[in-house]
Amino acid sequence: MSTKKQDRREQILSVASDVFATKGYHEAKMDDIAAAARVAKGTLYLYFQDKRAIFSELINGLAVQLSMAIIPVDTEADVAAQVKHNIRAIIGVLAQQPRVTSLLFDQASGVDENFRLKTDSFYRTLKDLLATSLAEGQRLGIVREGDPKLYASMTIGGLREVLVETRQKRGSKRTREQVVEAFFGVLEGGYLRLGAMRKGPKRRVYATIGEAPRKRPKARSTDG
Amino acid sequence: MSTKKQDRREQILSVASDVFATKGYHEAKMDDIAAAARVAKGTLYLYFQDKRAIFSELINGLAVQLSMAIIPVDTEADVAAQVKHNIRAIIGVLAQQPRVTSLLFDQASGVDENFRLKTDSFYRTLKDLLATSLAEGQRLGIVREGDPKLYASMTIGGLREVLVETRQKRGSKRTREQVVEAFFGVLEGGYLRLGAMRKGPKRRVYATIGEAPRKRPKARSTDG
DNA sequence: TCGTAAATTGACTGACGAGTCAGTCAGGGG
DNA sequence: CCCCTGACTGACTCGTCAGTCAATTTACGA
Repeated sequence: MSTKKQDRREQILSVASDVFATKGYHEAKMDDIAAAARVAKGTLYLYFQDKRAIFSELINGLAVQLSMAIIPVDTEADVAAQVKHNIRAIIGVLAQQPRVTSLLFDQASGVDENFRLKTDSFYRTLKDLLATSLAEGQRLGIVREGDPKLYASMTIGGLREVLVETRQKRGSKRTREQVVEAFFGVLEGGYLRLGAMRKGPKRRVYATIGEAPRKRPKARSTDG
Repeated sequence: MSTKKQDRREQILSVASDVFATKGYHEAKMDDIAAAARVAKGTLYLYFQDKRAIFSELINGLAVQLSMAIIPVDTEADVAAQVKHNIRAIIGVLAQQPRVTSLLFDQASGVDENFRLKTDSFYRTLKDLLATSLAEGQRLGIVREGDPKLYASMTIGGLREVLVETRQKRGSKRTREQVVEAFFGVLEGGYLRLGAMRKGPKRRVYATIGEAPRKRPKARSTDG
């Protein structure tokens, strides 16, 4: 009955998140998902409109959870605690479903035009929410002067990167709480303490990406 | 001669960056690029191995420029100035080619497995470079105690997001220098100034993405 | 046990798009 | 003026894959 169908649905979603996260949206074929779910391809279409719908449901579910986890900061109460709560909540939600998180972060904007817009608007919503709170905070004198949107971007971006990083190392030494504290600490006081001095070596590193060979064979080529 | 070929090559690259940035890698068809470059599809293959190679060259060029723009911080000299210089340099490079920047940030990891790895390793290189400098800074007492990798992630991520944001608004009110100063300011002192208090409203916003309809028609469906 | 509905299957189809290549065209040298 | 060369063209090929649906299996109430 309804429960069985629901189970199957969730099983497919779960498996799909795995396949999508491993191969990326475009390289994940419906046949791959079907195989991983130990089901025939046709079955997928009994539960979802199309490939996009599966992906969409995953991403969307996470987005909703994230939005709900965040509480707008009430400036009457303990601000620090609330900010920490939000950081903690976001980390908590994302840590629970690392695979879907990677979809949201790495894959979503590469799916198609439509998804890019959606993703952008999701981030924008988050940033606007934060920026508004920060502007409010500035009025109260508890947030540094300056463009609150820029602060919002820095914060969301910084958090995002930390989470991506964290997601990749399973046996992360950092406790979730340590991350929360460290992150909060930077928001509160930055990390540069210019004052002292001494000596130091130099380094220069060149980072490069993307010249690897592919599968399809031959092709003529020319160059100036 | 060589110059003509070189010109054509660059023309194609330039046009391609536009098409890729507008449509995303997978939705950008070789026919689109050819049309935009006012050239036949076959011509593209006279200058590049394949689609991937065009994209690769774009991304790679930017990555190299970025790497070269960054100077490892010399702790003997004026650290603040050097840090600012780096922020400025990164912003400068990316601001010069906003379209390619968006490819690196939004598209690259969605192209294929291989590109994802490359992109990851590029970011890792940047972060490692920064983290190393920060660790050095900690030894000198000019960087707050705590996991330097986490600080590095926050910084790179924050910068990235600010740049993405900036890239989107053409008529950005923020001067480049203002962004540099603001960013540096946060690194130096954070933005939260918890102390004062007063009143404030509340808000709650739900952000959602990805349920939009697609082109392909029909399909059976079911739900529990 | 049988009959019906629901669930599942997987071979098939149709679209699509990257890459090819036989042929055209432009220009410049003789 | 004609031919040669090399840039350029674009119709075509061919593999791929999302989505379909007739056939089959399973579930279950009578």
